[in-house]
This record gives sequence, C-alpha cells and structure tokens, in this order.
Amino acid sequence: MSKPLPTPAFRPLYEQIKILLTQSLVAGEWKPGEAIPSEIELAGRFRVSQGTVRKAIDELASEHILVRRQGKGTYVASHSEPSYQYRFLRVMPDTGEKLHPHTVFVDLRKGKASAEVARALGLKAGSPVHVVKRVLQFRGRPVILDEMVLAAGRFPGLTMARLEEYKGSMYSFYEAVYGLRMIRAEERLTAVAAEEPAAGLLKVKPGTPLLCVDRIAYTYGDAPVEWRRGLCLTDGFSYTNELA
Amino acid sequence: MSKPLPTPAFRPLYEQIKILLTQSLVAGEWKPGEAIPSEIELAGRFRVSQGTVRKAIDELASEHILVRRQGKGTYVASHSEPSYQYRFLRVMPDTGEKLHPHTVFVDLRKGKASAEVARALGLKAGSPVHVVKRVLQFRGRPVILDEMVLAAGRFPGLTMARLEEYKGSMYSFYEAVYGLRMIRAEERLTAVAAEEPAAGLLKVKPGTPLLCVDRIAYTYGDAPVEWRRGLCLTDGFSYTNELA
DNA sequence: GAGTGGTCTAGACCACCCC
DNA sequence: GGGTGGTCTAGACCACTCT
Repeated sequence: MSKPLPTPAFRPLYEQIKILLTQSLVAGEWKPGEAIPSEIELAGRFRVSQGTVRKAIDELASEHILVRRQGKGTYVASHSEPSYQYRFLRVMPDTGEKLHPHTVFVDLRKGKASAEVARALGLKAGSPVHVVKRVLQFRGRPVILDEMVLAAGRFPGLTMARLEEYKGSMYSFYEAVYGLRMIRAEERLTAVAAEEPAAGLLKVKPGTPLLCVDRIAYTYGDAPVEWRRGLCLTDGFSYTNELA
Repeated sequence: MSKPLPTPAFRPLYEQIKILLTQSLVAGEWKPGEAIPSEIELAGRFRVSQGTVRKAIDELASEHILVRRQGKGTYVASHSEPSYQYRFLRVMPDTGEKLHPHTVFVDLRKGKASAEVARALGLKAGSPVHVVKRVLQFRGRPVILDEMVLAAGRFPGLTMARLEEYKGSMYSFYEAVYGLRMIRAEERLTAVAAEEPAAGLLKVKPGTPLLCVDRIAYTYGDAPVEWRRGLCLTDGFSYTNELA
C-alpha cells in the first residue's frame, strides 16, 4: 500500500473561517451595508487567533464581498453604495469622464426560458421568467440596450412600477428589494450588426456594428441569477478592460 | 500651528520591501523563470522579519509578477512558461476549448508614431517605430488580425526573420529577446465594420462586424511598451471577461 | 533529511475614526 | 480615550519538493 490515499484533503483554518463567514452572509446574519463583528470578536467566536480571522477577511475583501474601513470596522459590500453602484458597467465615454448613465425602462413581460437561458440560470427550459428591457443613456443619448432575464421564482411581484420607482442600478435593486447580492459575472463579447427594433431604440441605422455583451451574473455560492444581453453602440463610447 | 503638515507620508515596511524587490527585477538581478532568494534570506538582507517579506511577496504574486511554488521557492513570472504564454489573450472559441492559436506574420515595416500612438507610448509624434502585422489562426482559420506598434529604440534589430524564427507569443518574444516583461495592459473594445485589407486577411466580407480591441501594454513601473489594435471576427469566437 | 513556502499563534504597537 | 483595522515581530509547526 505505498500508494497514498486520495489525499487527506488538508484545509487551512482560515478557509474554514471563510466558509463560515460566507454562510452567515447567505443566511442574512449581516445585511449589505452593515458592519460585521470586529476581528477580535470573531476570533473569540471561532476559537482562533485574530490573525487567522484576518486572513479570511482579507480574502473576502479582495473578492469585494466585504469592505474594510480602517478605524471603523468591516462591512458587507453593497451595490447601493455610490462607489459600487455601477461596479460592473465597463462601457465608458472615450473621453474618460466618469459619467453615470440614466435608465429608461422599455418593457417588462413574462416569458419562458429558452434553452440557452435555462442552461445559464440552471432552470428547466420553458420555466417562467421575467424579461426586462431598458435603455441606458449618457447625457440623454441612448448608448446601451439591455435585455435581462430573471427566474420568476426568485423575483415575485416584479412590476414595471416597482422598477421605475426605484432609483439606482439593477443590482442595487435586486439587493434592496429581493435580498440578492450579485458578487461576480462572466461576460462574452461579440460584434453584431444592428437590427430592428434595437437600431430604432439606439437611434442608429440598421447594419451599424454594435458590441453585444452577454453576461451571466452570480450571487453567493456561484448561484446564477441573471442572464443579460446588452447591445452597445461604440461611437464615442467603448468597453474598457484591465488585463493583469 | 495646529494644522498638521501635509502628512507624514506613512509607508508600511512591506511596501518599501516591495519597491526594493521591484528595483531588483528591473535591474535584472533575477531573470524571468529564475528563483529569487528564499524568504528567510531576503528577511536577513532587508533586516526585517520573514512575515514582512512574505507580505511583500504575496502582493507581487497577486500581481503575477512573482510566482510562488510551495516546497521549491519563489520565481520570477515569465511569459515563456506554457501557462503564461497567452495570458492576455481573451478571445476563445464559443465551445470553451482551450485552443492555442497559430501565428502568421503578415508584415513588418518601419514607420513614424501617429499622435495617438505617441501619446500612448510616451513618445514624440513622428518618432521612429516598428509596425508588425500578423494573423492569429485557430484550427487554420484566421480569427484575429493584429497590428502592433513598438518604439524603434526599444527593439533594435527587429526583423521579420527574427520574428518568424521565434516560437511563442509576442510577449514571450519581447521577454526572451529584448528582456522586456509585460506585466499588465489596458484594453478598449469597440465594434467596427470590416474594411479592406483586413476583410481579405480574415476572409470575411467587407462590412462584417468585427471586434476592435485597442491595447496598451506596460512593463515594470507602468512604462508603456506596445500599442496594439486587434480586429477579431466573432463568428464562433468571443472575447471573454470575468467581472469581480 | 534539508530546505522552501504555508499556516497559526500571541503580543506589541501604530494609524484612523468617533465620541 | 477607547475601539477598530493595519503593521510588525518571533517562533512553532505543517506541507511540499528534491536529493
């Protein structure tokens, strides 16, 4: 029996602490925007040293799940905070200005999940979904046409009125109204030619090249929540990215 | 004098260590692929504890400047290593396969920096530059047409023969031949219509929507080295990105 | 077994925020 | 002044790699 067994599955303590903290977040023990207990208090609760708690919090902070504030405490990150409001919006004016877009909702309807959406959201094909369409404007000019698909079960009572009455980004809306915090997203970009009705809504000629941004957004535990397709004109605007 | 002075500019020790390590890298004390001294040895050299050296190395590792290997040592990251070869290539087949592209060089010529390139690379407009054009193929199909602009002063003796004889990515070439290691890049994506001669090289009809990926790549100390424009067809391929 | 990075602890002190 | 996160140290022990 010289062959070692599968592997003792060594798990550092701080990873276990990280899992415990995440569980508390999922359970809603601390809500977005609130402070979590101090490092010393958590160290006592988990029976480990402050340094070990610290390392766990460090990692959650680097994943933008928690936010450290020196002298004050550690807080649960929230899309409602101004600096996080449009954290996932990569489209910017070429001038480099930090403009916040204005949202105009176009449509909200019930539908059934296509095969593609069902696969992305982990639903059965044909499951009931909400389909939201909106336009993002910069300085009054329409730049992005978004279509969001959401499992109906996770978003009960979603109406146009509730969307329009809420001020802020979609993810801040999901968080404030449905308690769903989006923590990461995967995007795939392609170039497409504008077709109606998108061309009309973006006020460009059919055939104009547009960026097509497909996104799946995830909440705690990598559970997919939103499928989105954005069509974006790139005359004066571009999708910015940092490779590191 | 109750008003405090500008600020004592408090700098943690580990940041200073980080700067010292970076200086050694710039000076070429340790070359890409080589091991740097052990943490204990560096701690002795800098007269700090191992933990402080550790934190400095942790940050450089998270920036992909160093690579830790448990039980072996800490190494200078290199684009020549297989897993780093195409680290900045975000275009993938929609199937999700991990395909490595094949490079076909199209052209190398001397030119003068345009205003845009000069600004990006910190040169004077009209400075001498090399302009490299190449096509990346996946399974024999042309997918990306790249144009790279490089300051002539940094790349002496660059010839088509040297480019073609080298096997590997551009950044691995810069590193191996000119000792320039690219550590990060900024990209801006737009959608454009294919024009000649790009359409011909990518074997698409003029007017086909293409992704246009503009990039500035930087070496140690955020010094810009390469300006690049990639035109990419997105029929079966897409630009992938992770938002976190 | 020797050497390297990885984890964990305990304690001291500093910087920052707010009362 | 008291609480919080941030830095730094010193030392013990674990996991991994190579010889």
